[in-house]
This record gives sequence, structure tokens and C-alpha cells, in this order.
Amino acid sequence: MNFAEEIIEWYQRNKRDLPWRKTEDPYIIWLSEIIMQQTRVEQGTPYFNRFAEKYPTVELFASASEDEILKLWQGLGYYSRGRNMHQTAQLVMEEHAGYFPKNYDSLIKLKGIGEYTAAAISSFSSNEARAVVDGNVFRLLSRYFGIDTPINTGKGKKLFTDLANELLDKSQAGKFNQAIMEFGSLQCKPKNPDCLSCPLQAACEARKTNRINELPVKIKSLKIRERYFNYIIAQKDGQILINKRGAGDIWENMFDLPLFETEFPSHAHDLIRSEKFISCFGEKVKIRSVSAPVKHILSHQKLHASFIEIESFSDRFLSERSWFYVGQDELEKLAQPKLIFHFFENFHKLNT
DNA sequence: AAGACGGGGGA
DNA sequence: TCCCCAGTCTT
Repeated sequence: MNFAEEIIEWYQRNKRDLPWRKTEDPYIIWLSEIIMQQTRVEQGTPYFNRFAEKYPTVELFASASEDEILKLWQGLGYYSRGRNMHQTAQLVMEEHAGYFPKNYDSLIKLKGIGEYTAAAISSFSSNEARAVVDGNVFRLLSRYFGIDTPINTGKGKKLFTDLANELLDKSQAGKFNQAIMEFGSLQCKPKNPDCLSCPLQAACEARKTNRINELPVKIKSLKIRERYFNYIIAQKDGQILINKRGAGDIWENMFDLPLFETEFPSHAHDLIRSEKFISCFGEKVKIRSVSAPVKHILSHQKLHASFIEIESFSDRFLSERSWFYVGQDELEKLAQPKLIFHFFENFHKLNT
């Protein structure tokens, strides 16, 4: 059996009994598809049932107000879906005479319907030969063929869409699409898939090369976090106070300086009056110098560091901390982040 | 190409 | 916690 035959065979034996699979009405299928976007079946099913019950036709849906739609949508999340549906229902009434479109090219033009949903509705309602590519399909294909192209890039989307369309059984596109998604969802699960019971295991590239947990590859959307580091320069007898960093943050087990992180930029004069600072260095601290803020970019953080040189501090409070004094020769042996290493280069230059 | 958009369940 | 879920729209 080829790929399509295998998954359709599997689908006949293992498919769930989902309410929206009993119809070919594009309106009802649309309802189910929008509700199920980025939503688990168990979470979305009650909503589908309520919507299908209250608005059995697109005409009834279109006659509802946006407030009513959103009220019924309440708790499901991604509320733009509800707003787009309202708009689309009205447009279907006005420009499609109340007949919900069945073909891909018409569907793709509607608000809230992207490539996945247009392929789903067109294939389920009229067997148009368009392969669906959702999260399940990405995962199944990336594993089966051992493809490590990231799925959330333009290149990846095209690659997997082309592949799915090659595999598509055009004589029964709707059933194939249902089957490939159901297979991905139940058999080729994200975590701990049961490969031993999988009918595709013999040919599965990820299985053969032991990469089930590495695929699919997804580029992590890294949001840059802004952090404000206030470093303290405290010297005694020609030595400088150093901090060994702990776990759970950047630069684990490397060495920097005593650090007071603040949520926002802060002035040195305010900082040395803070309770936390006083508990470390006492109340009689004077500021000798404050550096200009130094920006330091990490992969997912933007650090704003300032270096505050202090004098007249007490160090009898320091014993509980991971701080210690070192001379310059010892300092040079410690693993320092680039930011710190850079700072010391300039600092030593100034002090010689 | 990257970010925003929700809420819930599983590991 | 992080990841993922029958994705799409905006910038």
C-alpha cells in the first residue's frame, strides 16, 4: 500500500465520530473549521454544537449581531475569528446570494479563511483536490520523510504544501484530508507517539533515524526581553568584588559583578538607598563614578547595563552571598561574559 | 518575516 | 514551565 492508501485504511478503522463529519454543507463545515483553528477538538466541540444549533444556516448567522456572535464565542479565545465570521456571513448573503462558496478560489477571499481552511472546506464539501496542511500534517510529513526544514517559514510551508498535494488522493480528496489530519492527531502525536502500533513505522524516516523527538523543526519566535542590570564596582585592597552566577538565568556559572537588576532604568543614587542594596553594603556608601549605560544584545534579551563604582561601603554583610574578592591576576582566569570582559578592558585601561 | 491574538490541557 | 492545538491577519 502507498502512503494515501495506508492512512485512509487506518482512518476507516480509527476515526473519531465528530459531528461536523456528517455533513457536506459548506456553511456547517466552515463553522467547524473556524472554531477548530488552534483549538483542541474537546474544547471546540461544545461551541460548534451551540453555534450549529442556534444558527443552522448562514442566513440566520448573518442576521445575528456581532455582539450575539461574540457572546456565544465567549471563552473560546481568538475573538477575531468570531468577528470575521460575522463579516463573512454577511458578505455571503450579499454577494453569493446566501450560498456558501464551495470552491477554493472563492473561499480564500473571505475574511478569516486562509489556505488551510479554504482547502478543508473545498475538499470536504466538494472533493476539490486541495491538500490541507495544518499542524498535524506538518508533523506527520516532517517525521515520515525526515524533513528538518522549519515548518513556520515561507520555504517550509511551500515545501510541505507541495508534498501534501503530491501525496493527495485526488479521487477522494476530502477523505484523504480527513485521514491525514486524524492520523497526525491520534497516531503521530506531538509527544510520545506510539510508533510500535503505527502502520507507517517501517518507512518512517524519523523512526529509522531516531529523530521522532527532533521533528518537526519550528523556529522559536523569540520576543526580546528588556532587562536593566546595575553592576557594582566595589574594590578593597586592590581587589575587586566578583559574583558567581547561579542557575536559572543567563551566563550560568560564569562570573560577573554584584548585580542589582531593576525592572526599569534606575539612577545610582536611588539604587544605593534601596533596602536590598543597603542590606548588602550598608548605608554610608558613596558613589565614585557611574558609567554610561551599555547595551548588550543576547539572542532573546536586550540588556542595559550600568556600572556603578562605590566607596565607603561595608562588606560585613556579604558573607551569605556568592560574592568574593579577587585580584587582577585571578580575575583574568575567571570565565566572564563578553559584557563584563569588555567592561574590565576599559576599566583597567583607565586605572593604569 | 515577525508579532499578535486566548484559553486550556498534557508532559 | 513550555509546547501544542483542524491558523489568520497585520505590520
